[in-house]
Amino acid sequence: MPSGPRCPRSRPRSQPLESPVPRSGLPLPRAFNMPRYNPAHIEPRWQTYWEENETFKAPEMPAAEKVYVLDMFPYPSGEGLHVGHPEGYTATDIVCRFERMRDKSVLHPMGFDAFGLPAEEYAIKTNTPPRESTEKNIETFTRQLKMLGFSYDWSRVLATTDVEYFRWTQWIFLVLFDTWFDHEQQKGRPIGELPIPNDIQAEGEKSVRLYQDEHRLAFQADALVNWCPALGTVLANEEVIDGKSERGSHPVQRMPLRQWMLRITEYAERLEKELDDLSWPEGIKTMQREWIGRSTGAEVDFLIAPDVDFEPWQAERAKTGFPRKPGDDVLRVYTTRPDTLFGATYMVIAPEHPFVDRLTTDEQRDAVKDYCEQAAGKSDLDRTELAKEKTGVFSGSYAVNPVNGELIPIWVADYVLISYGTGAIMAVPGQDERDWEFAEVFGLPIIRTVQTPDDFDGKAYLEDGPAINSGFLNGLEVTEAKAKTIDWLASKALGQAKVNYKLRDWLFSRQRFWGEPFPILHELDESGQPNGLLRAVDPDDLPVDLPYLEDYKPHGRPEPPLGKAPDDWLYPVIDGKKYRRETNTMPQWAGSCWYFLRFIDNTNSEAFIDPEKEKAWMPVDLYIGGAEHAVLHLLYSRFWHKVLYDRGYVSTREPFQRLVNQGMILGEPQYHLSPAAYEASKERLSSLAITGVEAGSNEKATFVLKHGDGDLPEDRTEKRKGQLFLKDTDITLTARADKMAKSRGNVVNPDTIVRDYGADSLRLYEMFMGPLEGSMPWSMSGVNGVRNFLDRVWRVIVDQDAEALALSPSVEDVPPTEEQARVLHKTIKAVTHDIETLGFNTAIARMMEFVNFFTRESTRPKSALEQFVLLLSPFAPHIAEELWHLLGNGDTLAYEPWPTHDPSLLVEDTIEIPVQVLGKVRAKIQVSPEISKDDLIAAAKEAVAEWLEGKEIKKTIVVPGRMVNFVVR
RNA sequence: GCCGCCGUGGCGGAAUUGGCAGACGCGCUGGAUUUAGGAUCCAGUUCCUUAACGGAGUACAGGUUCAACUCCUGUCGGCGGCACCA
Repeated sequence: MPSGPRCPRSRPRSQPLESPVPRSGLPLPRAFNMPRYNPAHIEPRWQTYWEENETFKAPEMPAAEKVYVLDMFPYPSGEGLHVGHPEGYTATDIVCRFERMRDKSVLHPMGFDAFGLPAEEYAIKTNTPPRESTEKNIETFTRQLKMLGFSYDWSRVLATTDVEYFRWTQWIFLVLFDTWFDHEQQKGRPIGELPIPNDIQAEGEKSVRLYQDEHRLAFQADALVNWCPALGTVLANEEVIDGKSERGSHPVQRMPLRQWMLRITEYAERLEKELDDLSWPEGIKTMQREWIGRSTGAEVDFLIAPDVDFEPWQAERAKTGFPRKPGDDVLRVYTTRPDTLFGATYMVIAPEHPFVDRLTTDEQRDAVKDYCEQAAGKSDLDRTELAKEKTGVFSGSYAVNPVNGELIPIWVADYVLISYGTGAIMAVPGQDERDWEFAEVFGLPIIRTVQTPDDFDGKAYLEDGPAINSGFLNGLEVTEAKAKTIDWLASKALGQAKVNYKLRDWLFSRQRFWGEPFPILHELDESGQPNGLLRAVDPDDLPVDLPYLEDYKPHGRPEPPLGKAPDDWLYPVIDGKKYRRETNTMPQWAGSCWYFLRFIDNTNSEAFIDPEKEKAWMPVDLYIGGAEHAVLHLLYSRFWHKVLYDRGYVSTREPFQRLVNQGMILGEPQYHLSPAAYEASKERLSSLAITGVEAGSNEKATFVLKHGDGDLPEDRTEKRKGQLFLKDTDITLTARADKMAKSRGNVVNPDTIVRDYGADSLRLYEMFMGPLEGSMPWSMSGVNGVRNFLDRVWRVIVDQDAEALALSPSVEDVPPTEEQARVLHKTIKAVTHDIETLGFNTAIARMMEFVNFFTRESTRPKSALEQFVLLLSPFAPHIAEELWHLLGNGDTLAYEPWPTHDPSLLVEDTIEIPVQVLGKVRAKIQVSPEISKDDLIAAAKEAVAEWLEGKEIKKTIVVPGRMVNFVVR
């Protein structure tokens, strides 16, 4: 039984067509009342039908095998839907319609990721609440999505900005706040189960609470934010380009501010390892792995000299063991190459390292101070990309290399990052390019500890080889030497094996208005100042709604705009205690971390999701979206999901079982000139009525050539000697398809396409233009091509010359001929297979072949056409419904059984076999598919007799049903 | 610099994963029908050469194989990501 609701008898009446709008050109007098294919007429009618009959409403619980198919939900921008959106949406829609017809219970929801900066910017500009513009945009998006005929269950729609939605986003934040990560169990656990050390316990309740706060997955820390004084606001990273604000190019300062962080690093190991079982593109998995950046090596403590002597210190250390946190007497480093310890000739600490002051000697103080100040003023960009030359300054102090007791100098340099490892390194110039460079600049000693090959003439040597100059390691290959060094260090309590990750904790707060408020209260002391203690809002008191603000203008301080909220919002009093609400808001990622869960149970007011429903529908079986979310969104939601899993709220470790990235749809190819070439030929161009529009930024800037209102047409260009020229000139052009952008004038609006060609054509075109995962240039004539196909589909069934809508006289209620049946069943087989593998472009090609064949048939069996219409329906649902109905069927076809092919009908009478001699096709023979191997060889020999004459057949290769090849001499 | 993906007609792209390269569509050419076509139907369309036969060809240069768009090595070009992560 189909799992969805069946549709009642109220099938749509096909009405006589009124004033069909000709696609283009002049009105057609005779065609005026002719039953032509008219999507503008049939598409809205079927959309209304589906909506009124709730055709695509998913059951609360799956009635059969479930399929959860999810699109990455869009940000409802003011621009409206982009033609890029429907690509993925059409792909998932095809899969869903297909699976429904295969009797699966399909969950296919849609929603809106509606918090975010553009709405807030708009609010600042117009001083209207962002909710207003957001809701308007959602309305537009909804209209556009419905216009494309997607089979979403609209009763499940949600927006991250819905108060009833972010109530549960806040609730999940409280789960994070209530969770600490137990390393032994590799699992998040309730904060109440966190073991409290005795000394903390002894200090009293406040200490215990602060200790807990330090261990929560959601915690506060001072982090750098992008403060732009000119704009008077804090900017998101993506609003900062090259150290300047995206808007207005004002300088941006990095300044520390109390921020909320999420301890995603605790889950680094699981986030990496549990990628293995997911059906995701390998490229995306690799990107996530690299982002997490796991590396293995060792932590090593270097005694800071000369306060104490090395020998006695080491003896003492061996007794007490390797401390969890290093003391002041040592400099702890992280290295992936412990085997090179004998080659460590100096050490480097980051300018922000807490020991900088202490290690700086008086003689060096001024130099070090200058250097650190300089480093602080540099942006990350300055410190990396632009800093080809290594810089640094000697601290004046030394440390002891634990393997040989030698004193090595400690330098301060910004090529060491405070945020990775321990913020300090042992420098091994012999085996590290950066250290080599630094050593060269400052004349520091270089010792090779890995034997270089004879032909090696480079600098640092990073490859494998036997250890040299390394005492007890000499002769060992890198891997063994690493292990032996770690053992040696561990036995003396000087170091230990260590795994490190590049992944940083997630800076989770934004100083913006249009985001989820944190459900956190800061306790105030008598003087009204925060006393450092936090209080979570009681889950029963959720949601914490956004307050009403008089205006959204920046107030000129880096603190969040919610600081301007009315006092009754900002200063709640609970049990006589006064609190101040947290005024940061959550980033846009928050809402998208769990929306797929809420779709399953979007009206639940008792819980964020019903556990039974969660078990029944999760995980998402197919998730399609753009590759731009390869890392962040997908990593963040996996992280949240694992926390919810650890805390027992969801049943799967991973949310998205199968992920597919759709490619980008580029604009139509346009003709470009480089800025220099454009300047040089500006006058000549204008005399030809050609103008250029600047597009792209900086080094990628080009001029897009325009003629009149549109792009430069192709016939104004010519190719000479393999180069493209502007016609009758020596101006060379380049043709290229670019990302759609307003500035290039190559944006295609879905509304226009639907108006001119129909939604079915748009859907079909986007699927036909190429493989889903590739990026492809738009082509209007391509759209016209698929529209043409749909016209042919229509005509193969409908009599276009009749006065009223009627079947073509060629359509008869007769059984198909053997050949017709074969064509049909081949099509069924191919289309089914192609949908399963998301090969939509080839599926459409097969259907075109079907139509080409049946167009030529003067008798077209109705049954075959019905089967075909079912095959077409996931791709072009409106025309399919209409034709299904015209063929005499009631109801929607949405739950008709998917056609299956009969293999016995695929067998051909004769097949063509190419016969090769020495790998070249010399003849083709017609044989029965059941021909014996010997007969086949005999027939093949005969066919290429002239090529075999006087030759000796050395070998005969027969691939049954495929080909024959004679190897001769 | 490092990692990943990709280079096939005039264009978008096919090729059962080593077995007839160019399916299907666009564009173009010719024909039929039509008062007309930017409609429809039919045929052709990788390149070179030809009356026919033939030859070359999947970025380039090699290799493995009876057989390579497909596998291997190197080079060039494009796209995306990361970028002092010790």
